[in-house]
Amino acid sequence: MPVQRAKKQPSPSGRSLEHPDRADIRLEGVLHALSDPMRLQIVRDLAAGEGELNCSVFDLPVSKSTTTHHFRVLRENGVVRQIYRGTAKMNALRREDLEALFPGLLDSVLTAASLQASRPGGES
Amino acid sequence: MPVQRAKKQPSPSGRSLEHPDRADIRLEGVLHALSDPMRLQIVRDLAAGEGELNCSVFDLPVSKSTTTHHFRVLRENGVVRQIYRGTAKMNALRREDLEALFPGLLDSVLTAASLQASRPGGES
DNA sequence: CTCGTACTACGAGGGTTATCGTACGACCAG
DNA sequence: CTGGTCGTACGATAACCCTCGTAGTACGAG
Repeated sequence: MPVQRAKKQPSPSGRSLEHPDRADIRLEGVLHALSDPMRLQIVRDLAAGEGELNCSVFDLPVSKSTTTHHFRVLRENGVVRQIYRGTAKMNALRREDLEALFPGLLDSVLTAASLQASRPGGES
Repeated sequence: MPVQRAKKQPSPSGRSLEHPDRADIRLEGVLHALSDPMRLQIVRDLAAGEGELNCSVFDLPVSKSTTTHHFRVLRENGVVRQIYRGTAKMNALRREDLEALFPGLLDSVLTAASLQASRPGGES
Protein backbone atom coordinates (compact mmCIF):
# COMPACT_ATOMS: atom_id res chain seq x y z
CA MET A 1 0.00 0.00 0.00
CA PRO A 2 1.35 3.43 -0.92
CA VAL A 3 1.88 4.55 2.60
CA GLN A 4 1.70 8.16 1.59
CA ARG A 5 4.89 9.46 3.03
CA ALA A 6 3.99 12.80 4.62
CA LYS A 7 5.60 15.57 2.69
CA LYS A 8 8.09 16.54 5.39
CA GLN A 9 6.36 19.64 6.63
CA PRO A 10 8.67 22.41 7.66
CA SER A 11 6.76 22.26 10.93
CA PRO A 12 7.13 25.91 11.91
CA SER A 13 6.82 25.39 15.62
CA GLY A 14 7.94 22.02 16.82
CA ARG A 15 7.92 18.75 14.92
CA SER A 16 4.67 17.14 13.98
CA LEU A 17 4.00 13.42 13.53
CA GLU A 18 1.34 11.88 11.33
CA HIS A 19 -1.15 9.66 13.08
CA PRO A 20 -4.12 7.93 11.48
CA ASP A 21 -7.56 8.81 12.79
CA ARG A 22 -9.26 6.14 14.79
CA ALA A 23 -11.61 5.45 11.92
CA ASP A 24 -8.71 4.84 9.58
CA ILE A 25 -7.08 2.13 11.63
CA ARG A 26 -7.31 -1.20 9.85
CA LEU A 27 -7.23 -4.60 11.43
CA GLU A 28 -4.88 -5.98 8.81
CA GLY A 29 -2.50 -3.13 9.46
CA VAL A 30 -2.52 -3.70 13.19
CA LEU A 31 -1.94 -7.41 12.78
CA HIS A 32 0.87 -6.79 10.35
CA ALA A 33 2.47 -4.31 12.71
CA LEU A 34 2.35 -6.86 15.50
CA SER A 35 3.61 -9.74 13.40
CA ASP A 36 7.22 -8.61 13.63
CA PRO A 37 9.10 -9.90 16.69
CA MET A 38 10.84 -6.60 17.20
CA ARG A 39 7.64 -4.60 17.14
CA LEU A 40 5.77 -7.09 19.26
CA GLN A 41 8.48 -6.71 21.87
CA ILE A 42 8.16 -2.96 21.75
CA VAL A 43 4.43 -3.18 22.28
CA ARG A 44 4.91 -5.56 25.17
CA ASP A 45 7.34 -3.21 26.88
CA LEU A 46 5.01 -0.33 26.23
CA ALA A 47 2.12 -2.21 27.76
CA ALA A 48 4.19 -3.14 30.79
CA GLY A 49 5.28 0.41 31.57
CA GLU A 50 2.17 2.24 32.60
CA GLY A 51 2.64 5.51 30.80
CA GLU A 52 4.80 6.85 28.07
CA LEU A 53 8.21 5.55 27.28
CA ASN A 54 11.16 7.22 25.71
CA CYS A 55 12.40 5.67 22.48
CA SER A 56 15.82 4.94 23.86
CA VAL A 57 14.68 2.90 26.83
CA PHE A 58 14.30 0.00 24.50
CA ASP A 59 17.40 -2.09 24.20
CA LEU A 60 16.83 -3.45 20.76
CA PRO A 61 19.52 -5.39 18.95
CA VAL A 62 19.32 -3.22 15.86
CA SER A 63 20.59 0.11 14.71
CA LYS A 64 18.95 3.40 15.47
CA SER A 65 17.61 3.83 11.98
CA THR A 66 15.90 0.48 12.18
CA THR A 67 14.35 1.36 15.50
CA THR A 68 12.98 4.54 14.03
CA HIS A 69 11.56 2.53 11.17
CA HIS A 70 9.73 0.13 13.48
CA PHE A 71 8.27 2.91 15.53
CA ARG A 72 7.09 4.52 12.37
CA VAL A 73 5.32 1.36 11.28
CA LEU A 74 3.62 1.10 14.63
CA ARG A 75 2.55 4.71 14.47
CA GLU A 76 1.30 4.60 10.89
CA ASN A 77 -0.81 1.58 11.66
CA GLY A 78 -2.38 3.26 14.64
CA VAL A 79 -0.84 1.13 17.34
CA VAL A 80 1.14 3.80 19.14
CA ARG A 81 1.03 7.54 19.56
CA GLN A 82 4.23 9.53 19.55
CA ILE A 83 4.83 13.03 20.79
CA TYR A 84 7.89 15.13 21.26
CA ARG A 85 8.88 16.27 24.69
CA GLY A 86 11.93 18.36 24.21
CA THR A 87 14.69 16.24 22.74
CA ALA A 88 13.00 12.98 23.60
CA LYS A 89 10.09 11.33 21.86
CA MET A 90 7.55 9.71 24.09
CA ASN A 91 5.61 6.66 22.98
CA ALA A 92 2.28 5.41 24.21
CA LEU A 93 -0.06 2.64 23.19
CA ARG A 94 -3.35 3.78 21.71
CA ARG A 95 -5.21 1.54 24.07
CA GLU A 96 -8.52 3.36 23.96
CA ASP A 97 -8.71 3.55 20.20
CA LEU A 98 -7.76 -0.08 19.75
CA GLU A 99 -10.18 -1.20 22.43
CA ALA A 100 -13.00 0.73 20.81
CA LEU A 101 -12.30 -0.67 17.37
CA PHE A 102 -11.27 -4.21 18.22
CA PRO A 103 -12.42 -5.04 21.74
CA GLY A 104 -10.22 -7.50 23.54
CA LEU A 105 -7.76 -7.83 20.71
CA LEU A 106 -4.81 -6.09 22.26
CA ASP A 107 -5.21 -7.91 25.54
CA SER A 108 -5.37 -11.31 23.94
CA VAL A 109 -2.32 -10.59 21.86
CA LEU A 110 -0.41 -9.45 24.93
CA THR A 111 -1.52 -12.49 26.87
CA ALA A 112 -0.57 -14.73 23.98
CA ALA A 113 2.85 -13.14 23.81
CA SER A 114 3.40 -13.69 27.50
CA LEU A 115 2.33 -17.28 27.31
CA GLN A 116 4.58 -17.93 24.37
CA ALA A 117 7.54 -16.24 26.06
CA SER A 118 7.22 -18.57 29.02
CA ARG A 119 7.05 -21.60 26.79
CA PRO A 120 10.08 -23.85 26.34
CA GLY A 121 11.95 -22.15 23.54
CA GLY A 122 9.60 -19.24 23.63
CA GLU A 123 12.31 -16.60 23.64
CA SER A 124 14.21 -18.00 20.72
CA MET B 1 11.58 -16.25 9.02
CA PRO B 2 13.03 -19.13 7.01
CA VAL B 3 9.86 -21.02 6.48
CA GLN B 4 11.57 -24.33 6.05
CA ARG B 5 10.06 -25.65 2.90
CA ALA B 6 9.31 -29.33 3.35
CA LYS B 7 11.51 -31.47 1.18
CA LYS B 8 8.75 -32.69 -1.15
CA GLN B 9 8.36 -36.23 0.11
CA PRO B 10 7.48 -38.78 -2.53
CA SER B 11 4.55 -39.66 -0.27
CA PRO B 12 4.22 -43.36 -1.09
CA SER B 13 0.59 -43.81 -0.14
CA GLY B 14 -1.52 -40.74 -0.60
CA ARG B 15 -0.41 -37.15 -0.39
CA SER B 16 0.80 -35.83 2.90
CA LEU B 17 0.73 -32.24 4.03
CA GLU B 18 3.15 -30.74 6.48
CA HIS B 19 1.59 -29.28 9.57
CA PRO B 20 3.47 -27.72 12.46
CA ASP B 21 3.03 -29.32 15.86
CA ARG B 22 1.04 -27.35 18.31
CA ALA B 23 4.22 -26.49 20.21
CA ASP B 24 5.79 -25.07 17.07
CA ILE B 25 3.08 -22.56 16.32
CA ARG B 26 4.39 -19.03 16.81
CA LEU B 27 2.32 -16.00 17.59
CA GLU B 28 4.17 -13.86 15.08
CA GLY B 29 3.46 -16.42 12.39
CA VAL B 30 -0.24 -16.52 13.18
CA LEU B 31 -0.49 -12.74 13.19
CA HIS B 32 1.37 -12.56 9.93
CA ALA B 33 -0.91 -15.15 8.37
CA LEU B 34 -3.94 -13.15 9.43
CA SER B 35 -2.57 -9.80 8.31
CA ASP B 36 -3.39 -10.44 4.66
CA PRO B 37 -6.93 -9.46 3.65
CA MET B 38 -7.31 -12.52 1.47
CA ARG B 39 -6.30 -14.91 4.21
CA LEU B 40 -8.31 -13.10 6.82
CA GLN B 41 -11.35 -13.56 4.60
CA ILE B 42 -10.60 -17.24 4.23
CA VAL B 43 -10.38 -17.65 7.98
CA ARG B 44 -13.62 -15.78 8.44
CA ASP B 45 -15.42 -18.03 6.01
CA LEU B 46 -13.89 -21.05 7.63
CA ALA B 47 -15.05 -19.91 11.04
CA ALA B 48 -18.55 -19.27 9.73
CA GLY B 49 -18.97 -22.70 8.17
CA GLU B 50 -19.09 -25.13 11.02
CA GLY B 51 -16.94 -27.91 9.68
CA GLU B 52 -14.50 -28.41 6.90
CA LEU B 53 -14.60 -26.55 3.67
CA ASN B 54 -13.39 -27.47 0.25
CA CYS B 55 -10.78 -25.20 -1.26
CA SER B 56 -12.91 -24.29 -4.21
CA VAL B 57 -15.87 -23.04 -2.22
CA PHE B 58 -14.01 -19.82 -1.79
CA ASP B 59 -14.66 -17.33 -4.49
CA LEU B 60 -11.45 -15.41 -4.30
CA PRO B 61 -10.55 -12.80 -6.88
CA VAL B 62 -7.19 -14.37 -7.59
CA SER B 63 -5.80 -17.22 -9.58
CA LYS B 64 -5.71 -20.76 -8.36
CA SER B 65 -1.97 -20.70 -7.78
CA THR B 66 -2.36 -17.73 -5.53
CA THR B 67 -5.12 -19.41 -3.62
CA THR B 68 -2.92 -22.42 -3.07
CA HIS B 69 -0.20 -20.12 -1.82
CA HIS B 70 -2.45 -18.49 0.75
CA PHE B 71 -3.71 -21.80 2.04
CA ARG B 72 -0.17 -22.95 2.34
CA VAL B 73 0.76 -19.93 4.42
CA LEU B 74 -2.19 -20.54 6.69
CA ARG B 75 -1.27 -24.18 7.06
CA GLU B 76 2.44 -23.61 7.66
CA ASN B 77 1.68 -21.11 10.36
CA GLY B 78 -0.65 -23.50 12.12
CA VAL B 79 -3.89 -21.69 11.46
CA VAL B 80 -5.63 -24.33 9.40
CA ARG B 81 -5.45 -28.05 8.95
CA GLN B 82 -5.75 -29.54 5.49
CA ILE B 83 -6.48 -33.08 4.50
CA TYR B 84 -7.17 -34.79 1.25
CA ARG B 85 -10.48 -36.44 0.70
CA GLY B 86 -10.21 -37.99 -2.68
CA THR B 87 -9.65 -35.28 -5.23
CA ALA B 88 -10.73 -32.51 -2.92
CA LYS B 89 -8.80 -30.93 -0.09
CA MET B 90 -10.71 -30.09 3.02
CA ASN B 91 -9.76 -27.20 5.25
CA ALA B 92 -10.50 -26.67 8.90
CA LEU B 93 -9.47 -24.12 11.48
CA ARG B 94 -7.21 -25.45 14.21
CA ARG B 95 -9.46 -23.94 16.83
CA GLU B 96 -8.39 -26.15 19.71
CA ASP B 97 -4.69 -25.69 19.18
CA LEU B 98 -4.99 -21.96 18.81
CA GLU B 99 -7.25 -21.67 21.82
CA ALA B 100 -4.82 -23.65 23.95
CA LEU B 101 -1.83 -21.58 22.89
CA PHE B 102 -3.39 -18.15 22.63
CA PRO B 103 -6.68 -18.12 24.52
CA GLY B 104 -9.22 -15.73 23.14
CA LEU B 105 -7.04 -14.56 20.32
CA LEU B 106 -8.89 -16.12 17.43
CA ASP B 107 -12.24 -14.96 18.72
CA SER B 108 -11.15 -11.38 19.19
CA VAL B 109 -9.64 -11.30 15.72
CA LEU B 110 -12.85 -12.68 14.22
CA THR B 111 -14.94 -10.21 16.18
CA ALA B 112 -12.66 -7.39 15.15
CA ALA B 113 -12.95 -8.43 11.52
CA SER B 114 -16.73 -8.45 11.74
CA LEU B 115 -16.84 -5.06 13.37
CA GLN B 116 -14.54 -3.62 10.79
CA ALA B 117 -16.54 -5.12 7.94
CA SER B 118 -19.68 -3.41 9.20
CA ARG B 119 -17.94 -0.09 9.51
CA PRO B 120 -18.42 2.61 6.90
CA GLY B 121 -15.84 1.76 4.30
CA GLY B 122 -15.07 -1.48 6.07
CA GLU B 123 -15.26 -3.61 2.98
CA SER B 124 -13.03 -1.43 0.87
C1' DC C 1 -6.93 -46.95 -20.26
C1' DT C 2 -8.41 -42.20 -21.01
C1' DC C 3 -10.38 -38.19 -19.78
C1' DG C 4 -11.70 -34.38 -16.69
C1' DT C 5 -11.25 -32.25 -12.20
C1' DA C 6 -8.63 -30.58 -8.25
C1' DC C 7 -4.79 -28.95 -6.65
C1' DT C 8 0.51 -28.49 -6.49
C1' DA C 9 5.30 -27.20 -7.99
C1' DC C 10 8.21 -24.25 -10.24
C1' DG C 11 9.94 -20.09 -11.90
C1' DA C 12 9.43 -15.30 -12.75
C1' DG C 13 7.72 -10.44 -12.27
C1' DG C 14 6.98 -6.37 -9.46
C1' DG C 15 6.36 -4.32 -5.13
C1' DT C 16 7.28 -3.96 -0.18
C1' DT C 17 10.03 -4.53 3.92
C1' DA C 18 14.04 -4.90 7.15
C1' DT C 19 18.36 -3.59 7.82
C1' DC C 20 22.24 -0.65 7.72
C1' DG C 21 25.53 3.62 7.48
C1' DT C 22 26.04 8.30 7.00
C1' DA C 23 24.51 12.91 7.17
C1' DC C 24 21.36 16.24 8.91
C1' DG C 25 17.96 18.93 12.15
C1' DA C 26 16.09 19.92 16.85
C1' DC C 27 16.84 20.64 21.49
C1' DC C 28 19.25 21.35 26.11
C1' DA C 29 23.23 22.65 28.91
C1' DG C 30 27.17 25.34 29.36
C1' DC D 1 27.60 30.28 20.23
C1' DT D 2 29.44 25.34 21.02
C1' DG D 3 28.96 21.00 21.88
C1' DG D 4 26.43 16.71 22.99
C1' DT D 5 22.38 13.85 22.76
C1' DC D 6 18.36 12.20 20.40
C1' DG D 7 16.08 11.09 16.66
C1' DT D 8 15.05 11.65 11.39
C1' DA D 9 15.87 11.53 6.30
C1' DC D 10 17.97 9.51 2.60
C1' DG D 11 20.07 6.08 -0.18
C1' DA D 12 21.39 1.30 -0.75
C1' DT D 13 21.04 -3.68 -0.37
C1' DA D 14 19.12 -7.99 0.39
C1' DA D 15 15.34 -10.55 1.53
C1' DC D 16 10.64 -11.33 1.39
C1' DC D 17 5.79 -11.56 -0.29
C1' DC D 18 1.84 -11.54 -3.63
C1' DT D 19 0.71 -12.50 -7.98
C1' DC D 20 0.63 -15.03 -12.07
C1' DG D 21 1.10 -18.62 -16.00
C1' DT D 22 2.53 -23.03 -17.27
C1' DA D 23 3.33 -27.68 -16.52
C1' DG D 24 2.64 -31.59 -13.82
C1' DT D 25 0.59 -35.14 -10.30
C1' DA D 26 -3.29 -37.59 -7.91
C1' DC D 27 -7.79 -39.25 -8.00
C1' DG D 28 -12.43 -40.72 -9.62
C1' DA D 29 -15.61 -41.69 -13.52
C1' DG D 30 -16.55 -43.59 -17.77
